Amino acid sequence: MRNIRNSNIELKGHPVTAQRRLLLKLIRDTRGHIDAKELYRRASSMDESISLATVYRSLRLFKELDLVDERRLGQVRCYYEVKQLGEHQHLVCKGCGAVIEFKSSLIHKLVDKVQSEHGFNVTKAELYLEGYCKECREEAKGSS
Amino acid sequence: MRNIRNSNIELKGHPVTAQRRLLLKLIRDTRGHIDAKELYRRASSMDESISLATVYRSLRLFKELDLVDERRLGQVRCYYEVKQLGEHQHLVCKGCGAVIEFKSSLIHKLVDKVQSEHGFNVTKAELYLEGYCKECREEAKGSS
DNA sequence: GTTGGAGTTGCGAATGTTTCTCATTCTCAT
DNA sequence: ATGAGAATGAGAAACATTCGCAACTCCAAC
Repeated sequence: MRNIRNSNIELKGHPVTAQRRLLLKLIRDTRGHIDAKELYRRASSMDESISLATVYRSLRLFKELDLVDERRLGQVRCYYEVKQLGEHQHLVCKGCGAVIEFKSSLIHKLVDKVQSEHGFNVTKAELYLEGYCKECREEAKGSS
Repeated sequence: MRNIRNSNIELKGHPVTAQRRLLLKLIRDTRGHIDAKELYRRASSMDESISLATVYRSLRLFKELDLVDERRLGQVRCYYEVKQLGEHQHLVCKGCGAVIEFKSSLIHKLVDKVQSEHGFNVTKAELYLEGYCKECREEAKGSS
């Protein structure tokens, strides 16, 4: 099951370019999230002529093709991660910046309820929790 | 119970300036959300010398004093609304842009669970749902 | 009521992220 | 191999937000 030549299936007819192949690989080699700037940095070290505009264009394409998910985690910028099978949500520590992923079946229940109550067809559900992890809480206690 | 002169309580010792008074009033007169640009537009019509920087600075202060809530609703920019007693979440229609607020007790349950399971102290919980409202769904059906 | 100094303001410049433009280059069905 | 259409790199532009600083305000203390 070789994968050196391109499948062209993933990109649904969009030309498979070296840049897109590289960017998709870099995203998939990342555990967790990556933002456009960091992706650009990593891509540059493999192909120093790649442009930041291409990174953004590719991310938009991947998003449209449902290959990656885009999330805003606290800051202004966006973060990307490979599309996963199950939905999951994010818990961000304001102290150390750690991002923890978790799943909860309650989300489904909630979405179902909202759909029926408001006649909505919900296509995206993002729960963002922010706070302080155990370590950062203890640190704060100690220093104050 | 007159309120013409300033209480100075709300702003917790921060000087009460004409700009801050105006901006807070405008936010409170708004039903739902407003972004910095629109707030600036409305403020300008009352005080044409007010600066956009002041709008941003005031919003940051109000946020720190817990007078307003800041949310990102789909777009890049932030939206502000007066701090409300009960938490509520947002449901945005991708078709017409309508923003619907709703409450759900399931959120609390979910947050409690996450707190105990991950040893986190959760200080903020935002649920963002996106989809299509009944009207937009029917429109789409008709046109395709 | 005046005063002084900390805090605030307006302005324009700066930042940071994301998008656009356009000439050049690449991909892939034929 | 070829050509039409799509993608790319580079820099400019667009957008929201923040910064730096001189001038101005607020308000506690007199």
